[in-house]
Amino acid sequence: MLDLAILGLLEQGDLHGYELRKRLRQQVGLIANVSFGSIYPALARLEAAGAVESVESGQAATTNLPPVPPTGSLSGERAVLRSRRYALGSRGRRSRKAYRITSLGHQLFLELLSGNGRDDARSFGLRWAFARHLTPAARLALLERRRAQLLQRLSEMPLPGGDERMDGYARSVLEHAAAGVESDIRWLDRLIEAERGTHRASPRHRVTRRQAPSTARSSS
Amino acid sequence: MLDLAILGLLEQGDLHGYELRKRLRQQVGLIANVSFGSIYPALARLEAAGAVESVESGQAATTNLPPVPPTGSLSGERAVLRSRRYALGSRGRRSRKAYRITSLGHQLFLELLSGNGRDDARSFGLRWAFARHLTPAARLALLERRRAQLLQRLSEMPLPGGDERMDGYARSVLEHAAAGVESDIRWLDRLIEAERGTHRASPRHRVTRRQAPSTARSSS
DNA sequence: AGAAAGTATATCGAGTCGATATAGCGACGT
DNA sequence: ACGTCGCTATATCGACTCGATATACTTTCT
Repeated sequence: MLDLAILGLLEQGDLHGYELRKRLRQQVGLIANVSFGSIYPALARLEAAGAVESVESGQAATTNLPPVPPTGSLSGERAVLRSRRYALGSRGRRSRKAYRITSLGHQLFLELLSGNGRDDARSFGLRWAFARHLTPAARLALLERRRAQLLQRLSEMPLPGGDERMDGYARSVLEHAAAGVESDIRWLDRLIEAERGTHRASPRHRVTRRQAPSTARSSS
Repeated sequence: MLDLAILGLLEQGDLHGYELRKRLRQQVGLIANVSFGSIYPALARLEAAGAVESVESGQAATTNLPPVPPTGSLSGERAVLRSRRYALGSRGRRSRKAYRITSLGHQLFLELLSGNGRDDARSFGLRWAFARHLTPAARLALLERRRAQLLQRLSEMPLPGGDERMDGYARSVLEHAAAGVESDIRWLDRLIEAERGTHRASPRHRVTRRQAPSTARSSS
């Protein structure tokens, strides 16, 4: 499940483990708290499978380090030292192994994305976050499969008044959980409707690299 | 985390592994999909720690098997055989090892319940489901600790417009996740208010074994 | 100069999941 | 009378994830 997330992030540029973790935390809110104990084994696994290759990058694809930090006090000599270090081809930088996705990895990514592996909340959210890589038909299928699963789960949930062994506390947990599932289903219904709209608007089979349906947000 | 759930269920009667799993699925909706690969190691762990002991129970504490199944067709001879089998002290029943909680286990249960182990959504839901075993003060502390954590998490969440690399699909996942956290916080606020109500109503320190605050439900 | 904080890679044990193997047993059809 | 289907019940396996921890280099603060 982590493989899909890693491959999806590597689709948009080479990354090393540490940066990968940061992006996972901030771009994919569902997968917060991924630890290095998951990331590095996953990278090694993917590399062994030939899905990614390690590139010995001095600087990664995204260098967001400003050359002059805003300290502004007696930075004369320091700046000299620093610029000298930078000029040496970014030596002194710790050895950072960046990973690049291969064509086989891209293939695996699409497989994981549309394959019918078990999907819980996290797995579905992950897939949907990368839904732009799917065809409109596959997107609709994904949404409706998830909806059916949630409906199934809701029907299997015990109604809170059913069991006499439960007190109010246990009941409130159950009620809240059921409300969460219902909320998820309503969310999916909105997504399905929006998706149907774009689908009807462009009935071609080809995926015409367009931006996503934007779900009617008002705030900036 | 599963230990707490198991001990909590054993508090209200001896159970064997299979029944334990059924109860976990239906009484604690959050811990759905616990597999035997988790339950049996957990039971062995708890038994090794002296928190539970295995009792060789012919029939468990809850025998919900009706002596006459509603078949109603030529059950004459079969009923004889069946009643004879039952009369033999429920032999023929497969060897079912039931587990009973010990006093040390009860102590461990209270420790896990009020201890400050990391709590995600599942862990908190589990604790709250067993909140009747806590003092009113401990209940309030649990709720407010969880509320603070959710608020923290909400503040750390990336606002969906912040990152240019995200398309509408990734954004919609983030928005829904944030909405879920907000919904959880509102739920906690309702629980806190209800809890404060009962707390003020009985300002004693003693826990007076009363039913829970029932959260204003209208349906049966 | 030295402490503190941030960047980066790696490993370990414990816990969990999903699949699978195994058996006893009741119900059901033919 | 028989097989077999499905439910009850216990158990184990490999793969995966988490949280903690170790290490080490760089930058920034004091």
